[in-house]
Amino acid sequence: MTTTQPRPEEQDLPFNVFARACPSRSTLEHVTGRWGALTLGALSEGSLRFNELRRRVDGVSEKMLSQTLHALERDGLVHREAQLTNPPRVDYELTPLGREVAQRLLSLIRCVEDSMDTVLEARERYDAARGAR
Amino acid sequence: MTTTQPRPEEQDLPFNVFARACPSRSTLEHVTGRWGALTLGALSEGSLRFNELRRRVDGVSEKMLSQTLHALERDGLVHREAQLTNPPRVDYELTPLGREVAQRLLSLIRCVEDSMDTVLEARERYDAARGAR
DNA sequence: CAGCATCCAGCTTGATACTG
DNA sequence: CAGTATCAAGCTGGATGCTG
Repeated sequence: MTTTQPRPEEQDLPFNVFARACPSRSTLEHVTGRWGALTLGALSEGSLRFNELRRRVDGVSEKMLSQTLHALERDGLVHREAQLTNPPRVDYELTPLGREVAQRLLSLIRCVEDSMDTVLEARERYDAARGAR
Repeated sequence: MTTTQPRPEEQDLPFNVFARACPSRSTLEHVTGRWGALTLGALSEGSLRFNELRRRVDGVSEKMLSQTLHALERDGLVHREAQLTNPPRVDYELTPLGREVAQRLLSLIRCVEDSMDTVLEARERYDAARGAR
């Protein structure tokens, strides 16, 4: 007997973000959420401690960072390394999977950053065309 | 005198998502937001009408889709083509910039989808370790 | 079909205070 | 330092009804 391969190309993936109930949607949200994206971006350059992260991700509150890190850790994208010293020291770093995800995310982020001149022009045109009416 | 180049490598980009006030942050949010990401993903395969989009992006409300499309159009990522017929017909399609962004976004989405087995395992481990305590 | 305007429940978020 | 707990406020987003 042969293995059951639905279609050689564009096979039905088991996980599909476009479906409401698919768990991949929540992971994507953790990754792309306001703080998730910036946290992964910051960690992509190396491991950081809690308050280092807080300073890097401008505007994040203690609570949100904590919450974000928990979600990313739970999804296996971030590894938490705690030293039971006094004062305590906790380092956060990307897992191998986290690095893969972060790399693609950074590619997107850089693409957006590099496009901002165009975006800003588009916004002006849009607003001008609207304000006129 | 020479031109003022801060550093040859890793120059200070004019736009930086990590800074609270940078406009690139809002664009990134439009792109990666729950509905923004799925809308760009859906449009990456070709132009779609309003209600086609609504069906593709499972779970999006009329209001949210409308709002999302406006934001993406304003940022110059989506082009809106309206035909003044009766009944009206409006097609949405990606701009060249939108296609660049969508491509990177899709790369991220596929990466997440393909990683879901690992993610789900990580979640189980995390929950097990927590539930025990 | 392709939307816009309004209302409002509830989730998200930020501020503050406290713990180990 | 590295968080957790709590609470008020505001924004998000869904439902509904209406327009061209």
